[in-house]
Amino acid sequence: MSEVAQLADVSPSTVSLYLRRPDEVSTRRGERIQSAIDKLGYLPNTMAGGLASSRSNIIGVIVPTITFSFFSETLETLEKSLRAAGYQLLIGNTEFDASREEELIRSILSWNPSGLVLTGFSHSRKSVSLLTKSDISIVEMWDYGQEGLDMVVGFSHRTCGRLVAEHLIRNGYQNMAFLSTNFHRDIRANERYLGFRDAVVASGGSVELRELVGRSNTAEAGKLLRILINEHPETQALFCSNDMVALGAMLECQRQGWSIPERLAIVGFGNQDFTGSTLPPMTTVEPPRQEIGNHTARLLLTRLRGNDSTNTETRIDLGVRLIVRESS
Amino acid sequence: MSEVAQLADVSPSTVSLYLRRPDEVSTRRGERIQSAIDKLGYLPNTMAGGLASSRSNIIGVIVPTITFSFFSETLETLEKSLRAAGYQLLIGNTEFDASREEELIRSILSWNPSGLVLTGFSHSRKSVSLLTKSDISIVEMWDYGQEGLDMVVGFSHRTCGRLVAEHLIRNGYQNMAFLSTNFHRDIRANERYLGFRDAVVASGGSVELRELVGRSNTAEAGKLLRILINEHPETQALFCSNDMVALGAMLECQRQGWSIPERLAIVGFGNQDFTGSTLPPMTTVEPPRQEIGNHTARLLLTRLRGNDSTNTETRIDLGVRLIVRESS
DNA sequence: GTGAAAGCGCTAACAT
DNA sequence: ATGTTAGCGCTTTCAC
Repeated sequence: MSEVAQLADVSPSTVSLYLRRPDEVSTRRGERIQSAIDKLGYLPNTMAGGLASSRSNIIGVIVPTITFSFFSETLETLEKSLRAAGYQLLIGNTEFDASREEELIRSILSWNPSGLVLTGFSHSRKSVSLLTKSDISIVEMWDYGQEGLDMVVGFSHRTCGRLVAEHLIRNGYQNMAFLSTNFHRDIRANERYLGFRDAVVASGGSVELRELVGRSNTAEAGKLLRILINEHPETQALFCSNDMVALGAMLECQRQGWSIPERLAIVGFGNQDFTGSTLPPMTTVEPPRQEIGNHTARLLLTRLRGNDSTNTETRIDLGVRLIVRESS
Repeated sequence: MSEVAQLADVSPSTVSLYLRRPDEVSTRRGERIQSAIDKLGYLPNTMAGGLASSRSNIIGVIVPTITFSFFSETLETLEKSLRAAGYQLLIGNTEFDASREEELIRSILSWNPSGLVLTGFSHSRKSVSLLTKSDISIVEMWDYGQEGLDMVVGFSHRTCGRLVAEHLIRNGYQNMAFLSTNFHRDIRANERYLGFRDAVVASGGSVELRELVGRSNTAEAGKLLRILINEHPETQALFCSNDMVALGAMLECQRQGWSIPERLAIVGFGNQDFTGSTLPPMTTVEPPRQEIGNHTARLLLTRLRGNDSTNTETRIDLGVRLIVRESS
């Protein structure tokens, strides 16, 4: 920067000012500075800037995994909005391991971020104390219904499970099953199960639970379904923890010659691209993947800009949409 | 840090030393410092550290999108290895927009990163000049066959296309088609097409090209396939730019009653989880998603640790595996 | 093994 | 509108 200043024949602080608020520098010097920047190929040092201003343009985001299309789509919209506002995302993934979250929070906090986005409400005691002490803006996303640390953007997974149950009950199904990946670690899949089960049981029906443990979800979904139907031939409807599992189940039905939805109704979760093209088209739940990203960015930006007037809205329930097609 | 020093009754520089190389501090003081850190909940300021040492533990990664399972799996393995070595990833996505890459490079370079990972060989002139000037370690991944800026980890998409062509030719197919998403922007899908077409044409066959342009890949794959078969009923085999497109094509064949592979052979790309469960199981290409991440991390770490002895290996062709199942 | 001192590249008062 | 000055919170010589 001092090189730029020298070449443009101004003081370093004028260069700094020009970089941050160009219109507060006279046109003549502004042009000189700009041409010096271009000539030298100068790139400002973000760390030095962050240190000096004791703020950073960093926003941390912690998700269970970036390989699920749910989260990667949320991340992509989030990053788009925040980058446009000049922020840099620091992404960490826990791989559904609660103990890793604390480590990631620590690592992100050491960057002195302006904000932090977490997935869900479940955090270790230590994490919570780190966060409350650090006093930064926090959004917990992809869930809704608990008090939360600060701001919340998501939907209730229990309600989602209940919605699916009510739909199936309405269509006359009674004996149901829930097929899940990652059941013991994915709290939100768990919640969907609970909402589903409670509603089904309340209506006099039954719910069998099966968890996938292998590596290939689609293949194992088929295998587990075969076993399930063998043990519980009375099963009439199946709610899956995601669309890939549901696809596996549908393909298995085809192999077995079980008609959908007559022999077995199937409902997915995710409304992934392919669900409209399966045979038959799949009934599924659409979570607000992109909306979560957009609203999270909006809440964060509002807070960081310090518009206290709009600061009252801090909890957003985006709900889910049940996409009824022909598989149920 | 000075607070910690005060509480532990040592100098700040001893605390700093303890944090970086604990064994060079006496046990007694080390313990005092650690307890002071715990008591105060002290977190080091990474930016200050980076500024003072004029190095950073940052490694930038630029991918077209994080929503493709290809890239997100590579990212996940890459981040795992690099985080374990103490590095922080800064992820940017271009959304297949070449002009955004330059902006991202600029933004990442301003963090003074230790290394940078790019996807493919195609960069603007300005980007290249920024990179060569910055003199950091660079890995271009997910492609192979060009000289590259520094290190290269990937595979040849042209060879991949040729492999698929040879497999189909061997099985007696002559009239083929290539169905692609994002064809005009995804250089690597383009290369696969070229490798495929050249081999097919060289053997006396023909290749029709169709590009998906809508939002739903699976649905549009079906639609385009229907039109294609109507216009070119002689088509015997189809190579798709990814597994989702291939799934859409397979589902369309089912709807139309076209048997696979008798009426139409289908080959995907990606070897996604579900491809083993389709009806029939899908022939597809397995790109080395995770291996790319691992080797990229390895090369980068070797370079950053300055082991000049092992520094000779800078170009790795990981190849692809053709997974022959029953759809071809 | 430990501490004092200088400085990393900026920003933020403040004075002009 | 511009320049001077004093840090931001660390790391890194270099003495001791």
